Amino acid sequence: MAALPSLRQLSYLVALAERLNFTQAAQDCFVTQSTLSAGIMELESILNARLVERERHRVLMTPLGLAVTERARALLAAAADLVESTQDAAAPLAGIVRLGVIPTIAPFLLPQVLPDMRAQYPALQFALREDLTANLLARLDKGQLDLALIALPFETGKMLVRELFSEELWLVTPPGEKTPRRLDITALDAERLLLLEEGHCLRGHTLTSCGLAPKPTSGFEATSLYTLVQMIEEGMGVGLLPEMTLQAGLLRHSPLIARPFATPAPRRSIALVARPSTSRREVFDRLGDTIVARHKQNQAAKLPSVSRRPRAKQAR
Amino acid sequence: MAALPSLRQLSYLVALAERLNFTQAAQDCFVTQSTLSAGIMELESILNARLVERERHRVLMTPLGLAVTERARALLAAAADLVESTQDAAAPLAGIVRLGVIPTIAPFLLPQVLPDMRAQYPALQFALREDLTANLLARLDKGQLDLALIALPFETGKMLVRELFSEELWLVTPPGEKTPRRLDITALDAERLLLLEEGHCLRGHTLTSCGLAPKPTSGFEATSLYTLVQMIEEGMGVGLLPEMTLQAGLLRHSPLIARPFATPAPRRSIALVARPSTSRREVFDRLGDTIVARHKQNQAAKLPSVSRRPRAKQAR
DNA sequence: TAATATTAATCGTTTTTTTCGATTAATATA
DNA sequence: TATATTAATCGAAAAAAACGATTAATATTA
Repeated sequence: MAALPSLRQLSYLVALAERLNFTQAAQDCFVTQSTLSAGIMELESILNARLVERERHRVLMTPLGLAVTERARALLAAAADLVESTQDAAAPLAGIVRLGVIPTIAPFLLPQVLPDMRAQYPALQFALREDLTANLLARLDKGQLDLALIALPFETGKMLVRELFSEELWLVTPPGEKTPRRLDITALDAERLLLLEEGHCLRGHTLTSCGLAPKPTSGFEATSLYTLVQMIEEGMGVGLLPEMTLQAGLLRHSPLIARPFATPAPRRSIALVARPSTSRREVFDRLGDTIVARHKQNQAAKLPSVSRRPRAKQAR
Repeated sequence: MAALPSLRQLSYLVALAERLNFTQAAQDCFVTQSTLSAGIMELESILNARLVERERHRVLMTPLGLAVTERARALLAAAADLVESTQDAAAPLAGIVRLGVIPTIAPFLLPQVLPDMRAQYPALQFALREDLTANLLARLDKGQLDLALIALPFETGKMLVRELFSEELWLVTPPGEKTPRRLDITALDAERLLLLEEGHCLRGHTLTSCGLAPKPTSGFEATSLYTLVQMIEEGMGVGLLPEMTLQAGLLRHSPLIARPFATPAPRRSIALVARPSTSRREVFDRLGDTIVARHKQNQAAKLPSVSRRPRAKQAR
């Protein structure tokens, strides 16, 4: 294979074509005349072509030299543009971030958090993927995602994990349901407990909270929290819903009743995950900060003057 | 201004993106791992961006790294293409040659010579310019032409000149014109001599042949040999025409008579001119050879068995 | 669990490349 | 005729690139 010319040599040629004078072109390139002269000669040797006609007191570009100069200009411009646009895109809080979020978080947290992020870091764009935790972690590991927003506990291996906040799971029942004044998670009727289908971490969290072992598919499972709510409305049983879903209005148009459990209430943690070697460390930190800040605002807005346990009936 | 990355560094990145392994990528590039590693690091430093995520036993390209890799590939391909296409175009007998020809040669010689050249050097293309000698030489000097085909004598300065052949100027008269058996150039009636307008070298050659000094414009001059012929047909006088124009059939459909002069006959030389530093030296030589060869063929075809002076009446 | 293998970074040295500075030869200009 | 200008040349110096050995961390294997 023939050797490639260097960009430096090409820049020498461009300078020479502009000045038609080795000495002046060399000055433009901040090198000596002998350096530029040698560079042009090597370029001609690499291209195996005469690019300039040298007369003793004059330099002419050959037609081929002019053509090469044009292409050299284009190459140099492309290289410069590569540098510039890369530097722009490499700003720590700019460009596209591929964020994965589990289905029991995405619809309830993102509508709040993404506008916050957009306001703070307008150069940042999020490419979203909604999927089960295991799939998100696999994609994260393969480098197909930059960040993932999941619920703990979950085995995260060697990932970089930041636990952002934890939230309670509340009991959601049909309106007429008779429940004790003091709701105890351990006293829950496991038979009537409705679950998400397998793979959703909330299914596992719910089972663990009730002291139950992982269950195989029963065939009567919800594919999302929306269908879970509908199943409860149908009277098929009761369910546990994370606080954030209630705050986000999951029961807004529903007659269902949501009540917190007595301490110790079942909880799940919300965590942001990335590879330890991620190139998006700044976004990892900022997004975490933003989610935490939003969560605190939400907590503060939750009628701080009223002691809500165990009298609270429904979120907001 | 930010420094540009080198093509070498970009090729390292491309190799790394293909292998996702520094050691193997280095082998592909025929350098050691440490060299490639340093190259990638310097590239990242120049671009001020993380291009790869390094894990201890795995390498991942960042999204930006992939984007840069794509553009690096394009840049490298463009550079390689520049080399290749330049090498092709730089073949000594290929590409476009800008050839200038004076008007008293072009229509008579080129129809023969250009097909010859095309047959011998099909990769060669001629961009033709028909103009007066002085203009051609000026353009040649400025590098706007590669070669020029002119008639001597003419002051050519420091140009590279190859005299190809010389030819006689014949007397052209109306059919009834009474002329001596032995045509002597010195005996020509200067009053009746028709000329091309100023600037045409043939005007000067004609005047010199007749021992006349350069004349200012009379107002009754031909703008081309075609109009000169027409003026002679009109009975306005007589003219001197180069052999090649007669051989090319300038008088084919004309009743005019062309006769050679007695020795020493008036002549002009046909010459090929280029800058001494021309990048088209090979074409200069080949085109000269081809014109000479064609001229010899034409001479040989001129009824070699018949002694033609002074009995010859008209060319062919 | 320990031993081995793999991998990229690091660092000092060597090699190669680039650049410089001075000179030369040729030519234009004064 | 003398001076100035110009690009090539050449040896020396400087800079850059590449190497090779080592290290540290982490998989993989025994």
